[in-house]
Amino acid sequence: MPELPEVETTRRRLRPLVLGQTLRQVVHRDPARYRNTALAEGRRILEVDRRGKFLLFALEGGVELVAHLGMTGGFRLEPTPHTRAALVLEGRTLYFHDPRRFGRLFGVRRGDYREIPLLLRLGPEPLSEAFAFPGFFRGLKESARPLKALLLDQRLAAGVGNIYASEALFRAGIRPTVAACRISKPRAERLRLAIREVLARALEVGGSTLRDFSNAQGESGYFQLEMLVYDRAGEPCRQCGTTIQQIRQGQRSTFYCP
DNA sequence: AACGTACCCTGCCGGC
DNA sequence: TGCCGGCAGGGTACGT
Repeated sequence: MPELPEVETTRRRLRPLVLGQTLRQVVHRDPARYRNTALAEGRRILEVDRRGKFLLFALEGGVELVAHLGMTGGFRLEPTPHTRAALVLEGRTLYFHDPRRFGRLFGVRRGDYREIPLLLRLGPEPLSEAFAFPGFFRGLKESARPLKALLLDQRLAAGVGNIYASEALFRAGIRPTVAACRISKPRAERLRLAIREVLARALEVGGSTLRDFSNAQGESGYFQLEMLVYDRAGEPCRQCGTTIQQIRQGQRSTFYCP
């Protein structure tokens, strides 16, 4: 469930379930992936925030439980065959379901993200005022990487992942392969607005649900119905009929209309 | 510093 | 039917 719209949707659904409750225990058997979770135990949950693709549970006593869902992580109300950890609250237990085990949990003192370097270098929230043109354009100018690869690296905009990178580029009418530093000002601005619009729209409809309808547990979003290029290789472009292409950039698939 | 590539995991799908 | 390669919304650890 992992790009910004899916994580934000998770945050909104989780928040009313956990707010004010004491996190009694964090149960798991994998201290390498779920670190320092004991620090979070026995504390009340004061807020649930998000930064990029990270969920931040603010606990009393200046402690945070930071969660990253990885590729397949999510919180469930019932245990599953792929439950890797459990957050035991007062009234209920949240089960951390994560087949591929790319997800992570960290107990930290508030704001002390030394163990989570990615969180320290995250760019601005794309749906906030902080995602302004000057900084975005400067970031593009400083890199010769293909635009799509740069969008995935979380520094220009926190929370953009593989689906929304392709979708935003298509909506802005820009090839994923062009060197970031070669983008003109007007096209950069179109891209910035496209990123905002795609993420905002996806959030409106609860994010995207790809192949996990069966165990979705009320977590299904509907943005996949509006995807214009992602996962549409070989199909006609919805705007011009040209066949959508799929290429590889840094071991990830990119979809675009030539 | 800033890129590219291999690797981390498990499940599923299409092709043979 | 059964097996196998390739791929999947994430990120890291290295090499150059």
